[in-house]
This record gives sequence, C-alpha cells and structure tokens, in this order.
Amino acid sequence: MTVRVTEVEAYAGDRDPASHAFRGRTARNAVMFGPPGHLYVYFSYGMHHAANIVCGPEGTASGVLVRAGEVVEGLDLARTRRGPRVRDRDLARGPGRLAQALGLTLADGGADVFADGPVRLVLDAYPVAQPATGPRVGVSVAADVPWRFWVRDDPFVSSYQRSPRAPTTR
DNA sequence: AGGATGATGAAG
DNA sequence: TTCATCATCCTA
Repeated sequence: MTVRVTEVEAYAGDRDPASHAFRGRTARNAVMFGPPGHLYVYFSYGMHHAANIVCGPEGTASGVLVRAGEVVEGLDLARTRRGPRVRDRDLARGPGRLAQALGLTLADGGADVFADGPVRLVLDAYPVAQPATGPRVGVSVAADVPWRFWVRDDPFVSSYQRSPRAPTTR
C-alpha cells in the first residue's frame, strides 16, 4: 500500500509540554529517545493507534505525528481494513484512520522506516511549497505553537482546521 | 452531543 | 492498586 502524507504535527520532546516525552523517558516513549527514522506507535482513547516518526538525533525524543494521507495504491487492502462503509476519502484521513488503513499496531513500534519492514517512508520530492500551518489538534497546552502542517486545500487532510472551534470562554 | 474502551503513569 | 487522562472516531 502507498499513502501520500498530507498532514503532520511536530512534537519537540522535553521542551514541549504536549509531547509524550515531556516528562522523560518511559517504557512507552522509549523509542523516541532512540535514533531517528523509527516508528513510535501509541494507543489512545481505547481504540485508536497513532503513528509517529522519530526525527531528532539520539537522546532528543522529538517526533512527527503522521495525521492524515491519501491512499494512492492498495485501495482494496485499505478498504478491507477500514470497513465497507468508509468512503475512500476517509480511508486515512485522521491519525487513527491512517494507522488502521496501514494496519499498524503497537507491535510495529520501533520499526525502521528507512529499512525493510512493515512501513517505509519515501521522500519523493513531492513539492509542498506553501503548506498551511496551525495549532495542533487535541492539545490544550502549548496551543499557541503552530506545529501542525498540512497540504493547503487538499481534501485528504483531517477536518478539524476547517471548522476551528471558536474561542470558548471558560 | 456523547459514548466507547484500554494502555499509561502518577498518586497513594 | 486504583484513577484520571488522553496527540480520537463513530453513531445518534
């Protein structure tokens, strides 16, 4: 299966209160402290997996959450994994959906995305000249940091930034 | 608008 | 050993 990534979020390890690695190394986030190019998969809300790619040098614990993409090859497999009622546009639109389409689970954590394995990251010089940026999804802390990046006007990005919830007074 | 559902980690 | 907290998605 091939997925064109359309949306990502950056997490800056110990300097980023929104990062899983902010409070130091644990069994779950240990991969993030390792060398870059490896998969950090976590399980959230009791039902969804989400995939990150470790991107800092060893010991730095930064990562990129792959939030959405377009399944451009292997649609049948993606449809099988996601279910018959899912529209093609929604096959990998969202972190949990993308992980499910790729068949990723906790067992895939630590995999090297630049080596032979369950997932491979290919840099094909796809030009994203002016990516849109904005605050990250679901993080209440460090909401001022625009570390979410997506392909502008691409239908295969998750829908949150289209309907940014108005600043609620609380 | 709200419920599901389980790993995780901090507290006790 | 509990318990609140989630870098969410689905159904209503």
